[in-house]
Amino acid sequence: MSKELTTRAADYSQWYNDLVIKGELADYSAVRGCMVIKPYGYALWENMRDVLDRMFKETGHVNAYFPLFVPKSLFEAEEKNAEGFAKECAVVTHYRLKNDPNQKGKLIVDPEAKLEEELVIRPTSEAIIWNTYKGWIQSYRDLPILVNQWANVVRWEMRTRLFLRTAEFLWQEGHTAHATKEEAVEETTKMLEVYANFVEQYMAVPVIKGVKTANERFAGAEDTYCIEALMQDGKALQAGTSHFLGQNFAKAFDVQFLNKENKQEYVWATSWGVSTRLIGALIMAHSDDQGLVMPPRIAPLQVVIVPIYKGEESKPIIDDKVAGIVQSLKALGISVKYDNNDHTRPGWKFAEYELKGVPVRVALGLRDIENNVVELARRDTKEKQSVSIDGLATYIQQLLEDIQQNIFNRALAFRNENIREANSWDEFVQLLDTKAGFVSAHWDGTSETEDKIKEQTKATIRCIPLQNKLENGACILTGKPSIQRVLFARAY
RNA sequence: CGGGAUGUAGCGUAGCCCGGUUAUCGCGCCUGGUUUGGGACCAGGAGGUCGCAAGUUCGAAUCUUGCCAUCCCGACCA
Repeated sequence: MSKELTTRAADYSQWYNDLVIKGELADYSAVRGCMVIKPYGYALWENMRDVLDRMFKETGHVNAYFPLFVPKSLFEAEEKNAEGFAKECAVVTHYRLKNDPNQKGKLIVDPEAKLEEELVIRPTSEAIIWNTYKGWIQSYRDLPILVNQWANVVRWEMRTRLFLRTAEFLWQEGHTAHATKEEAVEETTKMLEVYANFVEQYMAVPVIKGVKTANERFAGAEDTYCIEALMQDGKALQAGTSHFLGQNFAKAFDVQFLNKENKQEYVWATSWGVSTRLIGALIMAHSDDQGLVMPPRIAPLQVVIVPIYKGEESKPIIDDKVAGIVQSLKALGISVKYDNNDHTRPGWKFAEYELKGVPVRVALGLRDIENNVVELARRDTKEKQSVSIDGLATYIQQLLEDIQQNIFNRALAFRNENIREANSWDEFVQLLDTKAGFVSAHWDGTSETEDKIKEQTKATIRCIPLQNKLENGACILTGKPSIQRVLFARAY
């Protein structure tokens, strides 16, 4: 199999597609805008999902499952939310097919089987969930409700890209209900922290936590908190969002509770989600021209062992030595594959596992066994070293941690180098055009100005960073007074 | 959805302008053998609705129309 990769410099988009497809994470499907997530890619998602799921449970959440279909009348109940998603909804209108009387072997939609009410395929589940919560909540004693759902959603996007924007994608969506505004706001920021911790500590992608401006806010939210990451091409990527929904959905679905003072009040809500898009972030944050670079903590495979045979008689000797190494790695909870497939030679395997981003490669032949060593190669730096077989598993365990740290530090350094302050319009435009990355600048706080800046530069306000330092200044476009800088960037 | 490009075996391609026997080449794949420290070699072999559909024609990969898909640039978006 010829697996030449496009380089980042030659064509960044093509490089990304090559990694996804040749790295066997996903493939195009027969359905427009939808992808097949292949076993290697799905194993990565499972690892991400498992860690997140554990973090959600540690913060008191439980999982549930709600229907894929949302009756149109429920969907339209929260006006802003409905409006925001209306343009990208897939809708089920019929429930039956029948044989085409004019063409043998063909099916047509049975016009007799039109649904009384159309069903919207969920682009997000607030509507169906809040309609359900109405029946769950009577008293303050029923609150809070801390539910998460792992699901697929459909958003009929005009232009799709593997993992970054597909018509159907996998995600989790948390939907919580609270008795007070304070508690709901606290939940919103708590989950933002969970996301930031996950993305930084497990995916090794540094993020900036912030709040969205009104323009970029989730449809139906009072406030949208987000984590923003920077990709190697200098574009920003929204990696996760946590929304404070106020009482909007409670009012739309009439969800009230009786408080301690025996008074009816509307419930306060949050929702938060991350999706398979995170895989796109991971790819673009760490990978290089040789292929993917998987962060050890969530890598589908952490260690691969490649034997270097010399004649038939060497095989049992090497296989036997490797068996012990595999056992000691597994005992430490390290995932390992011994690739003694004899159809491909070592050089081919080296390239293949580099493409797939396996963090550590172990190679050994008779020469090494005589010296009681193996050759260790780390994916992040491509450095090779000879390491003693005694204590190898422990050494690799530490090496995996080093790699995890190293790729995070590398991404962090890149991110920090690419946040620049602009103090004039000319400087602002020049930075966007020549440097990419985030530009920190003053803004007068109005949607009109934000729109104009977007129109002229294609840059949007990614977020107003949390714990932003206050600083008097003048808006980059209008010169009106501003109390803080916000982060602009061109984004995915 | 608007503009541009592309579509020939799993992948990359020649042929198309100027229609004419059995659609070119490389990689990969299968069988056997030799091999194995950075994408091995020899011999033999399999694999094609030329993106799909209609039309023009004695005859279409090639000409015409429609559709589909992918990529790039916009608008929209997690």
